[in-house]
Amino acid sequence: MAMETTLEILKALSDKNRARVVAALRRFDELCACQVTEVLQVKGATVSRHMAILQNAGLVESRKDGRWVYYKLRNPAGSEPLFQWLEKALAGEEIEADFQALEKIVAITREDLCRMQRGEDCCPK
Amino acid sequence: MAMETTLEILKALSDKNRARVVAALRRFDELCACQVTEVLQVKGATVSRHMAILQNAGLVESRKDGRWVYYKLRNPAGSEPLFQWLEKALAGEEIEADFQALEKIVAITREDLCRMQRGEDCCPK
DNA sequence: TAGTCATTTAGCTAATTGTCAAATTAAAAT
DNA sequence: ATTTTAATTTGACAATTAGCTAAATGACTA
Repeated sequence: MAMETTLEILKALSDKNRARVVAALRRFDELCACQVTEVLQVKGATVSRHMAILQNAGLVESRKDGRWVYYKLRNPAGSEPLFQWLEKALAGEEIEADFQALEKIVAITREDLCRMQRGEDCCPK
Repeated sequence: MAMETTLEILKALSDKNRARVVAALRRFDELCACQVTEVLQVKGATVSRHMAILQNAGLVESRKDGRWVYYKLRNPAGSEPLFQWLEKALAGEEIEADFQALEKIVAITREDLCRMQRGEDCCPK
């Protein structure tokens, strides 16, 4: 692997939000942009940029389905040891909290999630 | 391991010069600041900063001997898989060139090396 | 003790990065 | 077709970072 590629991978993983996304994708296999937005609690534009960085580093691939974009991990050759180390190293309360939040997030439909994100109420009183 | 620590390690490794130092230290066990300066071809102040970052990340430890400072790797718990991945991922012409340069660098005494670095001639004509 | 020298620290500039707001694109729904 | 909506791109801004020079520190040496 070229040195630049290696450095790009390390740089991609060295941001807190991106590390959280990678941890989330290892547990939840595939997530759409709006779900990532919900876990990280940052603007969609920010998510988009972070995902682009992860994709450029070859760590993530995306799939478009209708108006949603789904992301999943893409194991570059020989990267499994790195991911395993990362998973162990990241394990802790913060990631556990993300996982719990994600359990709820994936439990509701994309439609409802997106409605919530733009401030509407799911269950009008 | 705390998430911050993990991110600090990744960030420390994601710089080209610091990655080169780590690769060098895996092969050459212990190097002094002036030897690192010579391989990287940057100013001593810059080396000092990079080494401080590696030390803060817990990846390197230093030992002072007289006016020289020696650095060596310090395997934080569970970091061996990371180092192994890094070593494989970095392998290539650039690192190989560093190793060849280092063979020559470690072959001469620190005194001669430092003399060379401040522009004096080793072998007066 | 005074001088020399390797390393570190401080102050600076230029480049990079993370975030958001606004504009744009692409897909759905009416 | 027109409007709405999810996602991306672009531009702006603050914060961080790598590198330099110059000055300070700490340690040998004459």
